[in-house]
Amino acid sequence: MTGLKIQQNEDVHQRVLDAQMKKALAQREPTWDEVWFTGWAKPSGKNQPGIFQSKLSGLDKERLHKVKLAIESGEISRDVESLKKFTKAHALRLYKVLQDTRKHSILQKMVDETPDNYRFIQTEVQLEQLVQDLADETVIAVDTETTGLDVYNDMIVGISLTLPKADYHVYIPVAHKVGKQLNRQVVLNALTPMLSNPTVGKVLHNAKYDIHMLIRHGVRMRGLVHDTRVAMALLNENEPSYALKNLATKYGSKFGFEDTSHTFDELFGKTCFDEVPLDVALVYAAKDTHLTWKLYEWQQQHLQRLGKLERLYRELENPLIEVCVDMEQCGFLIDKNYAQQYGEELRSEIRQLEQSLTDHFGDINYNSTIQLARKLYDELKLPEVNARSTDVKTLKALKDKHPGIEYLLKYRELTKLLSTYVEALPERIKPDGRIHGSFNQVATVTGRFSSNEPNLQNLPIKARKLIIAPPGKLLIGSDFSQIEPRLLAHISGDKHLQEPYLNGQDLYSTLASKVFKKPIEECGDGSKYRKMMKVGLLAVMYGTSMHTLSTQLEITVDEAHQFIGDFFRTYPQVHSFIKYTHEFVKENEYVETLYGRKRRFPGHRQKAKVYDSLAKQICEILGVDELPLNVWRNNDIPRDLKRRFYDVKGDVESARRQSVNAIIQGTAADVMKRAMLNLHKYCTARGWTLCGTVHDEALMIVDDTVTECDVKEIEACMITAASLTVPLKVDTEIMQRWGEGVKKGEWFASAA
DNA sequence: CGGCTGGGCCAC
DNA sequence: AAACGTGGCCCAGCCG
Repeated sequence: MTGLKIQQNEDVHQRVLDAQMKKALAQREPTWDEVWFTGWAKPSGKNQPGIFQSKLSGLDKERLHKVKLAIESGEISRDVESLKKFTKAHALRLYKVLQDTRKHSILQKMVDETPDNYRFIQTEVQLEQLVQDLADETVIAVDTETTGLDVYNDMIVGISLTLPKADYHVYIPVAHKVGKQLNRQVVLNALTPMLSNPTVGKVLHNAKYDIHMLIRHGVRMRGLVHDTRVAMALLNENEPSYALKNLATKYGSKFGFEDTSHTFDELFGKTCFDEVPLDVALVYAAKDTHLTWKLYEWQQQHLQRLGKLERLYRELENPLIEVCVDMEQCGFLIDKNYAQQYGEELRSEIRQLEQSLTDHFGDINYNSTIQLARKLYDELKLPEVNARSTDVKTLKALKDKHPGIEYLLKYRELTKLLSTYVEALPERIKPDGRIHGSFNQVATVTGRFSSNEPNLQNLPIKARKLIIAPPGKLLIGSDFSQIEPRLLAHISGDKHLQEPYLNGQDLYSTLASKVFKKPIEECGDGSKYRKMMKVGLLAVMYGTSMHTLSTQLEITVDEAHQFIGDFFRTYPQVHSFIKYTHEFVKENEYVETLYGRKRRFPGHRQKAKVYDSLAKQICEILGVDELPLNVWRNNDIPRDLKRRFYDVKGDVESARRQSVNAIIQGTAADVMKRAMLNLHKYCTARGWTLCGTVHDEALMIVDDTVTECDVKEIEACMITAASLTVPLKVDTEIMQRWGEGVKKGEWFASAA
């Protein structure tokens, strides 16, 4: 009876999907390449020294040499004042030399072609006029030039502004080594009312960086209306470079910049911007805001055209930029003593392991896969189970073959922990005693956050323990429970998958009971069926091959195939959703999340058509409906057909897996980002701080007086971030040390 | 020496 | 032939 019912549901669902598909196709948007996919920007000359730097490098050496000679010959004395005089005089001479030698260079061309409406602000009078003109503007473009990229150590060298109504672009040098300029504080004082005024809209490229920089100089910028870097990531998540000048070179012709725009690296390499002569600085820096403004106008058109993306940008990504800034400013406190002590323990344990390893394998570098493979496979003749690989999986398989392997595995584990985390984290401590990793909201194709310098999203539990709450504070970690399966249940509309969530049952137990047709008692926590189901559901969402699934579950490939088949028969709408997604991406070359974030697959349609037609031919030859598991080994299929099929197989199947995954993972990312906006608002109002995210988890620093009721409100911020057909669930841990969390129930029980 | 790549491995 | 999605960091080894 149930089988028949499911069958009927599937048919109904299929008809709905067919209708949706027809509708989608009828009104489908032109795909990316049809509209404006004009090829890749070439980040050329990336590892070259920069036009400016190459001219300076020789002179720099010369300067050092001359200073040395002058000191040795007694021409100047060793005191600071004389040295300063000498180098300043030399800097001026250097500048003149530079002016002579770059006559035919790109820099000279840039300077010669400086547009009339690029202006310096070098005097009090000019600054006063600028402030007056700014009063008439409603939205402006802003950019800062700095001594480097470290927002906690480097300094602002100059500020660029674009005034769209007055139609001019300014560069305000404030800390160049040579040239007429105003004092930085004078300039900031004059601009602060405008910068901190939220009703004056600001447009920037990578605003997070400039906001941090201004914070460093005591100014909190408000009124961010558009970030061309973030918006570009929504408009093309596949863009190979988001450097402003690379975007200008690639898309500039759409908004009036026909020439090649050179990036900072290309022009200046590692030269500090305060050494760049003012005439070059003007044309480079003013062009920054000029380009940003033009890019903004052009992006606006496209965001309007793609309505959903405009909303996603305005409601989610743009406000999230400030959240990100606050998160990074907060940072994490490291327990230095713990790190020191733990480091010592690890080093001593590693030294002992090295001794044992030397006894077993002789004096080689155990971090070198090349030396290790030579030792294991050439000298010791261990069986090559996995093509001379030396990864953990292979080593575990070889464990019985050689007594040294277990030491090697332990060595791997400990050196990874020591070098990547325990030693690396304390080195990141900034002047304020904390580590400020950065969180990037637009670094992934699916919309997830990424983190770097250091990556705070991949700390193992043992390394998380280095991070502690500041005195009088507590760390709170709230994570969405099973958000991806819940989203699969919502998006696929599969009533059977939704059921356990609606009835408050355990998902994996229920699933296992149905798919394996076992009584629920046999599928409880810790049962093998529940464990298998957990892996199996992930496999369905990620599109795992039968081969991989079979090794993961330690079953045969046929059993894995049977398992997935049973799963799809039990949850037919999940199957329909996946098939529908594959069809959709084949026609449209993109998929989108619940909130309209897109993942595009340029060029997929053609390959998918080839794939489908070849697959059909193969099926016809074999007289079957479904592609067999191993086409390659089947000798009934002509070699040429097989070859052509395998030419596109990898790309097409990969894009299909990515498309399904992008919808689930991307929607989860959207929900988390919405939750973060809620949490940031809530925490800020209480004087607390949202300080990080690990994909489905939010981290906060709160007062140690936090109550059970506060925690409920925090969870509500997250749960209400999306309204789905299944409820969202949040689990919260409270901790003094990350990685030593206590569930909220236990925490408040023991507190009372 | 700095930059790059591939192998390996940490997280969700 | 390839085998599961999204990231970033460390190390060895190579190159200019």
